[in-house]
Amino acid sequence: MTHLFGLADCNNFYASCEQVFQSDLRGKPTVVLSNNDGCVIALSKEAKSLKIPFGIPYFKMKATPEYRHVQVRSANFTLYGDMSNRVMDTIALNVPDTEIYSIDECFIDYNGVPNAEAHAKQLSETVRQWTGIAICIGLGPTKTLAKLANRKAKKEACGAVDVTDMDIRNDILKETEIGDVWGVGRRWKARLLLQGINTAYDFSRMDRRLARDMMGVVGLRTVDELNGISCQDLEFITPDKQNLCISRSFGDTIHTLDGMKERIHYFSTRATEKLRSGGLVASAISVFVRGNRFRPELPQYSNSVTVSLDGSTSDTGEILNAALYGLNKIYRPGIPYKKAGVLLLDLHPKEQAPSNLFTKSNPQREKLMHTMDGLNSKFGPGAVSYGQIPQSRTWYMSQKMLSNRFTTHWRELLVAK
DNA sequence: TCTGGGGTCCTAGGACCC
DNA sequence: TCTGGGGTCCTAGGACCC
Repeated sequence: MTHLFGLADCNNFYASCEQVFQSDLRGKPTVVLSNNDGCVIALSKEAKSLKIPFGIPYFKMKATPEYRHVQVRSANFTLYGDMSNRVMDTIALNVPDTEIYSIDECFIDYNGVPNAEAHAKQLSETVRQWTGIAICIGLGPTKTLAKLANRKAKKEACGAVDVTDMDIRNDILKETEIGDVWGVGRRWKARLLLQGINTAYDFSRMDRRLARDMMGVVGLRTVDELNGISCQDLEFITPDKQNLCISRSFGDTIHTLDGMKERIHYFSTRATEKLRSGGLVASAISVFVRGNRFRPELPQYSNSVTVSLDGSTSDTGEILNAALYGLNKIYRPGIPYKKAGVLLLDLHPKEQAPSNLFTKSNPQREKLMHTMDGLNSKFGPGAVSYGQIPQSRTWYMSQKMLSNRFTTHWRELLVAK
């Protein structure tokens, strides 16, 4: 049976979110910066046409005269998350089923939908009207081909493209560079080019055994998918998360154990909140620290350690102790630290967590955690915290150009005049 | 002065077992 | 000339994604 997959993808998502709520940004080149206002992670179409490179450090962009009039915003993930929900809800209302793939993309089950391409075009229009966000939809018999069709739709700015038809498909395969195929990153691109494989079409014609030998089952799957053989179904049930990571580069540099403790304390606390909000427990935690890899003249050091927890837990106190124990193990004096983080590992839903002798339930502590989570979500992260708290969070992020949280905080809602 | 954060999957190789 | 031969589990590292 042949399938029909759709892939809906928001155009320039973060930049579009900023432009939707700030009319003065519309039509102007606009970029969004990463945490700490470090580098450019999203560009509006006007910014793209100025050829601002994705990922350029902000200080470099600022120093470039041609970019001086570019509008700049700090990443506002609260806003983007909320807009994402609106877009996804709108799509889900109009199609049989969806699989949310990332903050700005979802796969669509288009099996059995008559005139799917026309339907998809109409859907992209509906999303634009309801949310203000422009999307494009690609359609094809596999996820990889739907991705390919989506690129084409974006390029043509036409709402939707279907590559089910073989002639249309082959044309698009031939005009798609190998590095633009979903699943082919920088490394494989280089190796495939050496083999004389320059386009998606060349890749689809590649010998299956060679693909398997060179790139493993993942590469083989991609070749098959380019040929219309579906190897990846829609996943309607989100698989349980296995790891959870909170990490940051610092706005400043840390030289002391106390300074690092402060940050690890913060990361662990945020991580356990996330853990509990997903109804999960962890059985181990990794802590990592790193110097400044962009300054090779400074002493370099990078290390990590994994600490087992006593059974599976989501208790902030236990996880915090393990994290600080780990930090003590790997901390070396004399290093200017620039980045650190924690990973919670081996996650399971609380009910089905593997239990052992150490597993214990303590309703009072659970209630305490619940209360703290509530206060922190209401008043902002770190409003109440566990144990001795770091004095300030000014180090946490520099976000000098943050827009308002137009959709989720009533003090910042837009006022109609 | 200033360079993101959060994930997944696969594979190779070592430790250990019988 | 070399040499056991399977299994399992774990970890590190490489590749990719947005």
